[in-house]
Amino acid sequence: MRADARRNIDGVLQAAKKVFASIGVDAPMRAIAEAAGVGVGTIYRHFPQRADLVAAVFRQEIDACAQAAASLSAQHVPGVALAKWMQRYADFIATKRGLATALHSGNPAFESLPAYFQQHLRPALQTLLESAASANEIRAGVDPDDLLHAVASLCMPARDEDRARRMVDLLVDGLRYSAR
Amino acid sequence: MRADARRNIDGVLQAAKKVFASIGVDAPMRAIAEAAGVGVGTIYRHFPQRADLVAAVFRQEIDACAQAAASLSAQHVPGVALAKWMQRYADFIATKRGLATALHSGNPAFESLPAYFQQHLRPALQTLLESAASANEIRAGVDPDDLLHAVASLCMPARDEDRARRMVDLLVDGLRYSAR
DNA sequence: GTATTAAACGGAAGATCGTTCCGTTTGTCA
DNA sequence: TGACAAACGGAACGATCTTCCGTTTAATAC
Repeated sequence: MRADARRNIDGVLQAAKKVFASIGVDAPMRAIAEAAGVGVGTIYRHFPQRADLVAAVFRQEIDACAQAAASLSAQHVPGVALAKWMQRYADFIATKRGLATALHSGNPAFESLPAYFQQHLRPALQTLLESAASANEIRAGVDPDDLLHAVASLCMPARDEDRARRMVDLLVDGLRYSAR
Repeated sequence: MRADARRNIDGVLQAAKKVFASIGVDAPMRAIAEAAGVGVGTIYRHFPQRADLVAAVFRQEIDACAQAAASLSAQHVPGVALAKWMQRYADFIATKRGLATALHSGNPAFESLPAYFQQHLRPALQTLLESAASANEIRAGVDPDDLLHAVASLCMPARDEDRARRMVDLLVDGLRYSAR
């Protein structure tokens, strides 16, 4: 790969991250191109569709979030590292207005994101949980996916109609259970 | 109001509901106009902005959901009516992909929707809850808003960063609490 | 250092969508 | 039945995403 191409890809990703954060993921391509100091054609050369750029930025931020786990572990007691990372993760999810909509848009560019999400964040959280459990700072046996989903559900629409149905049934059963 | 205007408003709302359900709320105006058998100008006469049409369709569906409570109450034992209505409500929320995004878009056309939502659905659910509680089919003292929010949270992004933060802290405290 | 070439670049042009505008049609009422 | 205000339809406008292609440039061989 040519050096200028590599430079431009990095510049576009960096610019897109900033523009998405300030204007939103619907920001015009021209705005991103201008912020990156390139033409729109250059962006489309590397990211054939707008969605590909959005997905790439997401992936980059997922990576950053996963990597934060290691540095937090190095700087804090396990329980504190876990708590701080959970907030870091919550912040990441909270700023991703439009992520949920994107995931449900049916656009193939986003299909691989959920898997990427789990493959990178699950191990990070699992390590944090195990460290904290070993130090007796939290209970053992907590499923990292449960936590990821619990926090994400604060920000993301249900992606599974059956699961939504089951949870509603559960709520109603819960109401029934305590009837005097 | 002229008869043709009334007819066209109804036709547009009905057509928009169908088109939104199949294509999504981002469906082109032209598609809605064609489905309703009118020109785009006619739609814009009654709904100055695209968002106004979307909001009107939402309101119509909220009305339908609220009215379903009465007919379910008439046909079933209170506990069953409550369960069925909760599923009806969950279905309504689940099909509203894009509602959450719209509510957070800052568009003034959507500002009154949350209030409309509560004013119509809260009384409906409250009646169902009270009937079921009177029949000893569920516990008493359940807040209808809690239930509406609990179910809606399965499908809607967090609208309050502080609340999200508090809930994450709660989760982490919960983990700490049972440490042996 | 220079010539060659394949890759990358930029931005104009094409396609699509929300919205506006205005000439035409139609319902209503005196 | 005539007049007119209201409503209608769809072409036109502006903005946006995406494509296309002539131009530029980095990498390589000599």
